[in-house]
Amino acid sequence: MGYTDLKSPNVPRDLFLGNVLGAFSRALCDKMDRAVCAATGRNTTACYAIVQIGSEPGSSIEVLRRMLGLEHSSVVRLLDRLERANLVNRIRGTECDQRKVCIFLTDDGEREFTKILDARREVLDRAMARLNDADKEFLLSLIHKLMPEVVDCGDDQHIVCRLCDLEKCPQDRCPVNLAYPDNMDIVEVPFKRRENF
Amino acid sequence: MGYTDLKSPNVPRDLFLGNVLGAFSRALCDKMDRAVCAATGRNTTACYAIVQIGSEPGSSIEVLRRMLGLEHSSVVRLLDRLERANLVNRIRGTECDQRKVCIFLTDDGEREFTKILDARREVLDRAMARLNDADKEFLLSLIHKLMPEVVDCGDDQHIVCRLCDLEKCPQDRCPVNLAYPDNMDIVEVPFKRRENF
DNA sequence: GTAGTATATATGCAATATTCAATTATATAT
DNA sequence: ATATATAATTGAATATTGCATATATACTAC
Repeated sequence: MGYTDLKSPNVPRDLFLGNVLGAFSRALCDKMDRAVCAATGRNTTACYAIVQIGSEPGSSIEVLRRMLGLEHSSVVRLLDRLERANLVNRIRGTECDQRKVCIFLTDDGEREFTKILDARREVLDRAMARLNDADKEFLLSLIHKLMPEVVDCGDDQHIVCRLCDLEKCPQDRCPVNLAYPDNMDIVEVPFKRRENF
Repeated sequence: MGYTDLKSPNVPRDLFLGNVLGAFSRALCDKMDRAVCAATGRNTTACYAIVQIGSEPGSSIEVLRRMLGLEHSSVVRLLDRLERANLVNRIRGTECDQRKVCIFLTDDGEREFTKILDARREVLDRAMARLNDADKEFLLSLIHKLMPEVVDCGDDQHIVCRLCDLEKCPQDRCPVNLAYPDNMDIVEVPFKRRENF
């Protein structure tokens, strides 16, 4: 059944494809979230934070805020919890700025970090299991076309990578970066988790 | 830059593609979520509920629970809030089961429903704007290969469609359904939103 | 070098969403 | 007729989050 077969007037082609693409993305995100939560027994916010801290040890709270899409104070509270669970360490002050806090994973935290990335990779590997090499090549080229319209310049650039295995992500080929190759200034895009009802 | 060019040992091809696919899905979901929240001033849970009730008027709380991945009692509270906001009506009892509650959108609710689907469609249309017909056809075939490994049998089948414009989704062509064509019995798959820390 | 402003972090407080356990009413099966 | 299962609800407890505010440090202008 080809895409162009869908010509019925009550089922506009693009709307159908949009539904499918939206549902697939949703399914994949759900599955990754569930996998990492199950692997660690923690919630998604904690998992995202552990990944970010593990990927960029010494991150400040401000950097984390951007990655997680939370208020600054919420990140402070999140770190309180992670510290209490013995997963992260705060170290006050850098050589150039005494206000900043550098955040690192403890050994326990490193173990969680590995568990999270493994769980995520397993989901992605399984998802792509039926693709052959040609499929994979085409998928990558499709994402290169899709990504620029989906990632806004600003905090978005960081947030979307919040579960990425950054060590394995060559920055110069990452579609997120390629969408904004000239490293333009970061525009703040607030991302609210909670809205008043 | 083709997919098969990525042969460097420290950047395994599939891991990179997995990162990219994961980040893209994340970006798209974030963008849809943000769009529908901005369009309504409500949170994601409320938006998902409005879509489901609008798509299947008369749904019971149990059906909603499955679609939203919440506890039954959480859905009750959610409906309390939506009812207070004058978006839904509860009608007690069906002809065959007096225990059930049928949930409908009010006129205000219908307006929100439309706003949500419009906002979502705009995001998806924009995302696909750079694709030509051949791209679209290939994308659909790719998703057909990807979906079965991503959607588990059970509640998942319902949850992933939680923002779909179901009226525009021909059930017999939906990749989610095609992954489970024989309509097997639904297996309960609990989906925890909150985990203890 | 001092004053004023901006930035980074932290804390008090309140609101919200969510779960768990228990309750009530109806339906189904033995 | 009784026991069991299902559907919805309610009360109590908790976690997460945001807003407003406070404090310490850095930067800038004069």
